[in-house]
Amino acid sequence: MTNRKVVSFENIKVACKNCSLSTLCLPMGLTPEDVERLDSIIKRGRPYHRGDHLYRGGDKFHSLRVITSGSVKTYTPNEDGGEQVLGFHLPGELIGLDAIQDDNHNCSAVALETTAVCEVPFSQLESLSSLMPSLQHQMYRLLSREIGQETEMLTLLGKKSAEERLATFLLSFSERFKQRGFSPSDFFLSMSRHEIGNYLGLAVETVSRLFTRFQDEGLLQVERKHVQLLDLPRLYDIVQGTDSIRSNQSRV
Amino acid sequence: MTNRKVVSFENIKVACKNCSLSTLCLPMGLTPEDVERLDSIIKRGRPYHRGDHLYRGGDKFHSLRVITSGSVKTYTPNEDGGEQVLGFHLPGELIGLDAIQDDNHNCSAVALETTAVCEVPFSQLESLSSLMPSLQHQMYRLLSREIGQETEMLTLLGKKSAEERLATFLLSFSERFKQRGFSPSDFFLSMSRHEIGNYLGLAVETVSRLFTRFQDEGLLQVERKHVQLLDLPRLYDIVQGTDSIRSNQSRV
DNA sequence: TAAATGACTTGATCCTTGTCATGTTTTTCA
DNA sequence: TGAAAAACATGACAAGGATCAAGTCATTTA
Repeated sequence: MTNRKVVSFENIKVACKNCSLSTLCLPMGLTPEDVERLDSIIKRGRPYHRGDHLYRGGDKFHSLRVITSGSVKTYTPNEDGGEQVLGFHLPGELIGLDAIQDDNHNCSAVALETTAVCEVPFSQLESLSSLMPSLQHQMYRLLSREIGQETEMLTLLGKKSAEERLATFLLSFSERFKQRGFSPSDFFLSMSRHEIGNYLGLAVETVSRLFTRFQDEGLLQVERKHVQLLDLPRLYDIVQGTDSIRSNQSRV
Repeated sequence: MTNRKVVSFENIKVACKNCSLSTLCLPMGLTPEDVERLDSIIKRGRPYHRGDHLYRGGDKFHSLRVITSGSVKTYTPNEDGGEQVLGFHLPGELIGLDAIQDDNHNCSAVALETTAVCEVPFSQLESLSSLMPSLQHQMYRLLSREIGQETEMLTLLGKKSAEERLATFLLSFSERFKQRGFSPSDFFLSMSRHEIGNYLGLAVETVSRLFTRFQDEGLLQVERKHVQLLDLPRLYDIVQGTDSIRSNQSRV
């Protein structure tokens, strides 16, 4: 089932070599010829709409996916029917890495808004990476980076207070938007308060109260999904738990 | 700096093909010849003693390490001087995967007791994996599995109560000991209460109280580091938050 | 356009778990 | 071997954040 014919114009438009996301998606080290070969196995499908699933837990795994526009939430159902949000993914980010282990998707991925993705058939990527040491190296680094990011999240959830969590969350988006050439201090969040809370291990009410409090303290301006960060340095202080005003004792 | 000559007897004794851990360490799919080639790049060093570091955060990365006996704690220092425990590792488990991303160790690893490891020079492993598709495949799966495991931990820290965390912790060891041919219900924990608490995002006192409570309720018998799990089914109930007695309302 | 539904906010209260304090036991090491 | 230092246990108390309840605002749908 190939989409290449159907969306050939799309293919040209978003070919890897012209893609503005290439520095994120192929972070360094591939020669133009390598990019060409990689490009040849990538499929671009029609965009997903808000609420559409890219895949669901239990689906057979065959492709990694790179978000090219929009945003995606990954989550797993947990025992008691609820869900655990695992991450929010922006253009240039790769999802599905956790599915390699057993050829099955262990989590679900859903579009938070209109979203386009590139699909990278994994078995072909694997074959190609055998032939291209630089691609293989890239893949190892990419997987390793994912591990490192999850580790950071562990620290966040294990030890940080509610406000440290929300500040970290906001600055993560700030940095990621900045990397992509957007404003680091004025952006829209595509997920609900409920999803933020779920992701950060907090109740919706706590998230809501924190937004209000941060606003009252002049740290940010928030209007529904529209966030403007007004005092980045202070937010960074909060993240490190060294904010002078609100906490003077160190955490364990 | 090779250790092969010095510890040649050790080499013979623990050669991969004879190693009882091979099913864990090389989970399937390698031919005997492949194992032979892999074996040829692996170094075995002298054992580490309790408190010795295998590596520290910031060290240059060159080798993955497989624990062959003993146990290891990985941790990162966090902002305020304390540490965040990232994991406890048993024989057959691989550590250092997070260091591939930038050729530096981002965390530290310390022996919790007398511990032996195999070192696998990563650049050689990488070259070898280019030549051996099955090894490459194995590596991808391994990295992916690590991601999956961290994801589970995220759910634990994000949503679970103190007792669910400790029960999960105990059952994780139960299962891992069982896999290694030891009793799943009678074992020694090599780490302190403090380290358990740090890992689970709980205060030492909470861990201590929970051990006492679990014992009072007949779930286990504990004497310092010696733990005997007396009611595995009930512990599994607790993990799933479905234990009928202690909690009847579902968690968010 | 109105009604209904869902998202968000805010307040009051409760509970789990962290913090502090103290005592006991074990381990370490001079 | 004995003293010092960890490790562990337990009680009292406090606080951060969850839960419950109610109301406002936005968005969807009839």
